[in-house]
Amino acid sequence: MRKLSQEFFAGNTTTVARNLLGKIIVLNGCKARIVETEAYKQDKASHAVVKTDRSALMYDTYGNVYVYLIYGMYYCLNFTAEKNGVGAVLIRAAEPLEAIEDMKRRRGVEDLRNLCSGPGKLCQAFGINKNHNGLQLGEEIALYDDGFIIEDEAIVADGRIGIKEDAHLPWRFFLKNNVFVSKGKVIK
DNA sequence: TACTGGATTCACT
DNA sequence: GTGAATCCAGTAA
Repeated sequence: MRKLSQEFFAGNTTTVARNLLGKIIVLNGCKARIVETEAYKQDKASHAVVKTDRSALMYDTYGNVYVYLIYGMYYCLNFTAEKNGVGAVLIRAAEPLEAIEDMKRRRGVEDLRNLCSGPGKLCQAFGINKNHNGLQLGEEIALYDDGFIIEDEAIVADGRIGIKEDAHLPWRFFLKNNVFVSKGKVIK
């Protein structure tokens, strides 16, 4: 398994988001494969639209962990991107691989499909909080490429990228036989 | 200093 | 399908 370096995040945010699919994230002894990401560039929907104390990470770094609290209840895990620009990639969903019992305990659920099938869920399963904000890759958190090939990916909304297995199923995406189903939208 | 609303999730109907 | 939970960054004054 090859460990990803900071340079992995140096390029275009959308490209980084796509390349992150299938990669393995290791944190707090937990391991999972990323199956859905979302690219945030310097646009209206992004914190990066203006430089503030919070969004400064997206301006000043690439390959760093960017964690923030949403709705006062849930954390979202991002990685900053673009060496010569501004952006971040939100990790929206992952397939649990190791320390699944720990994830179940933190989440308070048994269903494997319900452990990491959302940005807030993923952070809860991994025990991610704002203390992880600003971490550099390789400190407590690491990403790996184990050679897994994405054969069928799809862009389902602006910058939102996942792995499509069956066009008749609603997203959220799934990998191999582990289904991550979400409400809403059908991919065609 | 006060107010507003959000890159979500879950329970309930 | 709908609404509540929850808190803090950003903004306006």
